[in-house]
Amino acid sequence: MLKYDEVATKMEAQIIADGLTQGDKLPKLTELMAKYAVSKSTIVKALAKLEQRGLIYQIQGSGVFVRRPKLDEHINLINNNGFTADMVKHKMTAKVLSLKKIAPPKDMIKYFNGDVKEVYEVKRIRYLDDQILCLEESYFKTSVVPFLNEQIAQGSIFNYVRELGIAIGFSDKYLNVIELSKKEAKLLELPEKAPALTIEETYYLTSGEAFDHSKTTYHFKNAKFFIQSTT
Amino acid sequence: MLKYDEVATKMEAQIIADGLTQGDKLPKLTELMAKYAVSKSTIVKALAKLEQRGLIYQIQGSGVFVRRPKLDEHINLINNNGFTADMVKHKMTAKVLSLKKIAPPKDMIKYFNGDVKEVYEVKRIRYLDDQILCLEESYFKTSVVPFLNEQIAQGSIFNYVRELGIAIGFSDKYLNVIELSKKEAKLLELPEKAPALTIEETYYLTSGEAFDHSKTTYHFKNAKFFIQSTT
DNA sequence: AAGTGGTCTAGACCACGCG
DNA sequence: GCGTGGTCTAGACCACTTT
Repeated sequence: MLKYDEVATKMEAQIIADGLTQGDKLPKLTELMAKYAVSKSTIVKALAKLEQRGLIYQIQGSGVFVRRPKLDEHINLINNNGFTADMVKHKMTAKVLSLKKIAPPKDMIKYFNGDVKEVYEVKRIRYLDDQILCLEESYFKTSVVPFLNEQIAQGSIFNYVRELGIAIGFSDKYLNVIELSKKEAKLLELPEKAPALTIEETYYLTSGEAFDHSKTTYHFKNAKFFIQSTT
Repeated sequence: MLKYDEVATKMEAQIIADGLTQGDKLPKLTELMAKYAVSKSTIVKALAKLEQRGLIYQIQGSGVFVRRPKLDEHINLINNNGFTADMVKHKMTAKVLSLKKIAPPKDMIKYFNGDVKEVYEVKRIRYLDDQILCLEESYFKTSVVPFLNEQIAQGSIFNYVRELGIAIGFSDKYLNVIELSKKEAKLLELPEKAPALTIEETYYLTSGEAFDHSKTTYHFKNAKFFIQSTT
């Protein structure tokens, strides 16, 4: 475990334990250095992590303050967690519509930079607290994810992938608003031409290799999103 | 000018000048240290900045590589502005529907944490390359932005605010998908009940004080969005 | 084993904010 | 002007990747 990560985790726990809210001030750097018994740079780096996560903001010459917006049921679009980790309080389930090992469709070859021979194609309906959340069509390289079955796909595929020891790095997401087709509408239990947000995303390993591409169509009444921007 | 910012800017310019694309490798750290005549830590910090902006990714023990997805006309929801060159191509204009100095509406008091006596209310239709992009209703604290007029509102209010020397810090954004009301539809030149993405956002100064709250309703055919997540 | 990036430290100095 | 956070450095050591 990295020292600054450890310190960041402890600080976050402390903030929650102390019940700090928007605008509350953290101890000064020298106190934090003493408390966690690390050098100034490590504290600075830990604070930078928390700032990036949107938990605090820092003002030079003044102090470090807590940032805590209301999050409710909003899906955080920045966490690379495929939202399962984010929604701890909520129950995420999925109904698997189909799961096959196939040769990659033409457009997948583009997303995977040509470097792909075989993929798992998974189509699911995902539920948040028993409400229909979204329709998802995803493709995983079998060279990275060698095995998948329906039982795994009923839970969080990303959690499963992480448990395999696969290190997920960064992602690109493209958002569009559309009118639902008849088929999509039926699956989401909405009328035809109802509005929907689609998010098309490519996930990369920490090595920079693309391994997952998916297109998700969200139920416009049950899905709300949140983005925290930092400086 | 901060050293690591300066180095980051120069590196970005170099990447563009060299025409590097996805997966291309940057020189090793020792070479970068020599080239920019700074210490290792400064190079590391500059690279961290570029990584956060989604321009590169780093692999321990291997190297630093360029990350360059296709951005087209997508609006970047994080403010990373990727490659500065990509943003220059487009023309942003606005038609001002109304601009008034008023007492803050009830819900604004909540967004501004009660700390507000008077606001500018601005309603605009914004255009991207002469296409209708969105409908925007925004509120600025007059204690922070003491003056606004129609001419300023026809351009970028944020650029104007920055030119006043006001330091914009972070923001919270909430996204929802809706069906357009008759009134909204007319302004966006779309049929009633057409789909739309709304983004409700609060902007804060670097001091942590909220100074702007706005609700934007995007034209579902003309607006596309992009998010780059990093590790 | 060699090479390359990542972490961590102590300490000097800088820049902002507040009284 | 004092206190606080931010930058920057040199160097030791660690961890991962490549050969």
